[in-house]
Amino acid sequence: MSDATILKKIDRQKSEMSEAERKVASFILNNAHLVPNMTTKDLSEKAGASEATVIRFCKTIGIGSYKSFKLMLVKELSNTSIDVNDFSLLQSKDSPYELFNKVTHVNRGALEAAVSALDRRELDKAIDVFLEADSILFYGVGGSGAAAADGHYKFAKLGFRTTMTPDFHFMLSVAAHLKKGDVFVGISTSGKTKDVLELARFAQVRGATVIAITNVGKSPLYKEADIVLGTPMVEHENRIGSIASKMVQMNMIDALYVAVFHRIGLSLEEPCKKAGETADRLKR
Amino acid sequence: MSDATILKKIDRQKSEMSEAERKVASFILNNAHLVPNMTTKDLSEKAGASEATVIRFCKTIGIGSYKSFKLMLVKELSNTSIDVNDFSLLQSKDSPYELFNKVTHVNRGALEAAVSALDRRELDKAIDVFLEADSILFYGVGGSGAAAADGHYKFAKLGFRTTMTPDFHFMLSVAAHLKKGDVFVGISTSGKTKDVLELARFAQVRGATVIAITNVGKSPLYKEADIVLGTPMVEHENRIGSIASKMVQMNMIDALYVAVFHRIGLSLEEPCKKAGETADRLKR
DNA sequence: GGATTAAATGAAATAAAGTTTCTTTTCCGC
DNA sequence: GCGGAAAAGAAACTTTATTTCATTTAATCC
Repeated sequence: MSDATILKKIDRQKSEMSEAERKVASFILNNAHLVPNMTTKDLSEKAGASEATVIRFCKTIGIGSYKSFKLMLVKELSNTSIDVNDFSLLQSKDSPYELFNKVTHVNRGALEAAVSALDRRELDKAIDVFLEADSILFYGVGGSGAAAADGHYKFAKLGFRTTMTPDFHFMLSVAAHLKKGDVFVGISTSGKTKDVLELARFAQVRGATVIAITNVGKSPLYKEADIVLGTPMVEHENRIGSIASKMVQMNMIDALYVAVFHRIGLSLEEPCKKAGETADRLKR
Repeated sequence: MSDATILKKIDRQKSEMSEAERKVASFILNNAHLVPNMTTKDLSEKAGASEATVIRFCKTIGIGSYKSFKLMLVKELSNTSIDVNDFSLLQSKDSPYELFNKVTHVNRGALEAAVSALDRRELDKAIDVFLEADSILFYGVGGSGAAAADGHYKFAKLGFRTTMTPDFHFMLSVAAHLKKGDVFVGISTSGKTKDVLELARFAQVRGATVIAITNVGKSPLYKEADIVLGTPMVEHENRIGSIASKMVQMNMIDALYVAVFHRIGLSLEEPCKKAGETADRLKR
């Protein structure tokens, strides 16, 4: 049932693409099975565009690199892949259980796509920055607030000085004290949320490093941040809002946490163990 | 286990390979899902062999190039399911990117397992109860706080009277006003968290329906709740704490939200649409 | 038992592919 | 027509895959 997720997406987005990108899209739609064995050069020649356009095309459809795009395409063509955009959700007379399965399916698909959206070098940079950070601000509102709060929680557990509240004005006050070496993590699916953007800019002016967790592609936050941790573009039923994007954001926070933990882990073990005994006793 | 043709082939040929190639084979067999995102360099380092050996390995198993090998592997892997307990996480010299992949993989696996942990009748019951609920309390602490907060947020969006704060004493005060027909949603992975258990019991005494989102199995919460939405037991690196359990909890909240939305959806559309215009304008 | 050859391996060189940057072009609003 | 923004390609650059070559290891034969 769920064949052709990326292809579908390409078809849908095609009309909004620039001319050169649309040429690439057309070729792919007509010759999908050939693409996994083609290089950017091949594809650019066949489509009648430049190699750079091929790369741009990938970002436009929300995938981090041409390589990732090929991987996803192969998965899809081998035809059991998950349809991230399979939001036929709210349609018919679905039972709760069926809905549960669909939701789970969509969330799984989003995580699958998450790997393709991330640039490993950006991640490396992010971890380095975290390790040097004196204090960290997480900020996200609405659906992205959950990920921000989770980041706050997790990094606090690691011993960082970290702050997060959904209150814009409060955050503004805190951000005013940011300095070089500090980190501001802005989380926004679309990258267009005004509050997040403004705070990010402010943090940047103050000299802090801005890390964005946002969709690959035409996200303003994507362009302005110092370091971008890309999330895949997941279509959403506009009546529900995107439920899957929260998953990939949380997943990113998990990864940041694990990676940072991994690097400072040893030095943490002792104090943690000692605290652990007391903590266990206090835990209710 | 699914019939993995290349992997099987590798396993079969392994005994006849040279030492270095066998190392490569072993790594691939143990970490197949990571390989498509690895370069020859990555793989050679992880396997403890040279890049040249990786290429030779591909030829040995009868595949012309490393790239082709990866393509075939992806095709094959897209048909196999994930091992939830594959927590080879935090192994020595993992790069952030590798950790990201592993984390993502584990989270995906957890979601995959989530389907089998849930009893559909319990879910049906839960939805019915929500639809009749006068007010809803969500409660979870620590890692489970995120899911509780998300439930709070989502059901508020649906127009429910809902409350959630991690403050036990505050919740106690609120729970004192619960009555028959109200709902208390307790979230705890282990089901042993004292605060959650006590609050759940209190809510039950007050006549509210207690819904638990907790691990299937030896969870006290599981036994005492009126309705249990089971989550799968996911092994966790005890040094990290379970990161995946949060995912399945959130997924459950998503499903509840979508299912409830689905049932009351039509009646909501009008007010939502009207509010939507104003809301869009206000959104920053 | 030492010389000889073949197989196995990794280091380094090379080739190919992917990505970024910079410049040019095109188009739009003034 | 001019200034600025968006789009596109050419070229520079980086990364990745592959080949070549030198070294090691182990077995084989006088």
